[in-house]
Amino acid sequence: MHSFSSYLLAYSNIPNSSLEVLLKLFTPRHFKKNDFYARAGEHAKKIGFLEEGIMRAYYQNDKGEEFNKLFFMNPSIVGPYSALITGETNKINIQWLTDGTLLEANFQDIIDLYPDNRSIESLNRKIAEDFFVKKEKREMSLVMFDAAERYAVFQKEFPELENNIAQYHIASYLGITPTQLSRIRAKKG
Amino acid sequence: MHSFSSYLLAYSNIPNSSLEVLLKLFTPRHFKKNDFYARAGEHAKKIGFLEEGIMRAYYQNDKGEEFNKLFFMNPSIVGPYSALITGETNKINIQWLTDGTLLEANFQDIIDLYPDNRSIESLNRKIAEDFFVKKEKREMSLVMFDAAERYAVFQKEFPELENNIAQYHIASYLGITPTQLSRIRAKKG
DNA sequence: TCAATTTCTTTACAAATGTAAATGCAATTC
DNA sequence: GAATTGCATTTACATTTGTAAAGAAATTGA
Repeated sequence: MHSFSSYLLAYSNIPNSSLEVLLKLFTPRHFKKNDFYARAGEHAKKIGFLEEGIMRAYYQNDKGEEFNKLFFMNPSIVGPYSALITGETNKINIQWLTDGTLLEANFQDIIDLYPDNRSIESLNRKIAEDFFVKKEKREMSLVMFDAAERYAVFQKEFPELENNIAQYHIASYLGITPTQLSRIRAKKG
Repeated sequence: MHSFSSYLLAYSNIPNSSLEVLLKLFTPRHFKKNDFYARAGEHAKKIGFLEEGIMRAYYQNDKGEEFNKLFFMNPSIVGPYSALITGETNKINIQWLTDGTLLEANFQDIIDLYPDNRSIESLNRKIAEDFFVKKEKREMSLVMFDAAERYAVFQKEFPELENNIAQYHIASYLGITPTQLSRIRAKKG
C-alpha cells in the first residue's frame, strides 16, 4: 500500500513540519461494501485519502439512471472535490464497492492552514492542476474513442479492477449498456 | 469587453502591486481567422487572455478527424493548459475562428513570480480549481445527456456562438455529425 | 449444501446515429 | 450578375447501440 505521505511528497517536497501539521488533520475510518461516502445533494465537508478498498463516483439523472465517472483505489484522494471547492452541494455520489479504509479530514481545516503554511497551499495548487490534467485526459478519451477503444484503455489503466468489480459498473464507466459490453468482449474472443 | 484585470480580480483580491507585476508580463497580439494559436505536438510555452474574437480547441485522431472540445470568447484564458502544466507536448490544437486579439505571456515567467508573489500562486491555485470544476461539468454533460440535450445546453451556455460559427463546429462539439445535428434541429421546429 | 439471488450473456427487435450522395442556398469572386 | 465555392439540409441505407426478455452462470446466505 502506498502511504499518504509518500503520495503527497510525490507532488511536492513540502517541509516536514508542514507535512506533519497536515497529516494531523486526518483520522482513519472504516467502511463496508455498498456504504456511501458522499451523496448528491449533501453538503460536502470532508476529503479523504483512500488506503484500502475500491470506490466509485457516479452521477445520477432524474430518472435514477447511474453513470459511473471514476473508480478509486489506493493511492488516491477521494471526495466530492468540485463541491468542496465551490461550496455547492454534491453533484456526485461516492460509494464503496468493497470494504475498505480511508483517512479523512475537514477540507476547511486544510484551507485554514494556508496562511501559515504556504507550502500546503502550493501543494494543493499542484494537486488541483494534476486533477485538471487527469480530467482532461478522461474527456479526451470520451470524445475521441468509441466504446471498444475505451474498454481497451480501461483495461490498461485499471488492470486490477476488471475482475474485482461488476461488469455493469465497467459498462457504465464506458458509457454503454452491459449488453453492449458483452458484445464487445465476445467480439474480442 | 471584460478586461483581464477584472477577470483576475474576480478570482482573487490580489494586491495591486502583484497584479501589476503579473500584467506586465503580457503583451497584445493580433490574429487572423484560421490562424493557429497552438498545435498538437508543439512544445507549449505561452498562455493567453482572449480579448476579442472566437477560438476553438480540438483534438485530432490518427485519421485526421477533428473533435471540438471547447470554444473560447472574451473573457477567458486560452492555451494548452495541460501541456503547460505537465511540460509535455500539446495534445490539443487551438485555432482562431474569427479575427481577434489576445494578451500573451510566457507561462514560465508567471511561475517564476511565485516565490516573491505568494498571491499570484494563490490566484493560480484558484484558477486551476475553477478549471477543474468546469471540466467536470463538461464531463457530466458528455456522460449523462444525449446529443439533443447537449445541444440545448450548448445553446444556453453559448448563445452568442450559435449564429457565429459553422454548424459542423457545433456538431463536432456535441460529438455528432452535421447530419445528425440537422435532424435534431429539424425535430425541434 | 442448496435454494435464492445476482450477474452475465444472448437474442430479437427498435431506435439512434453514421455514411455517402444529392440538392439547394448564400456568400464570394471574377 | 454569372459562376464558383462552401455549407446546411435531406434522403436512403448501413451500422451501432439500446431495450426487453430469457436463460446460463456465478455468488450469496441460510
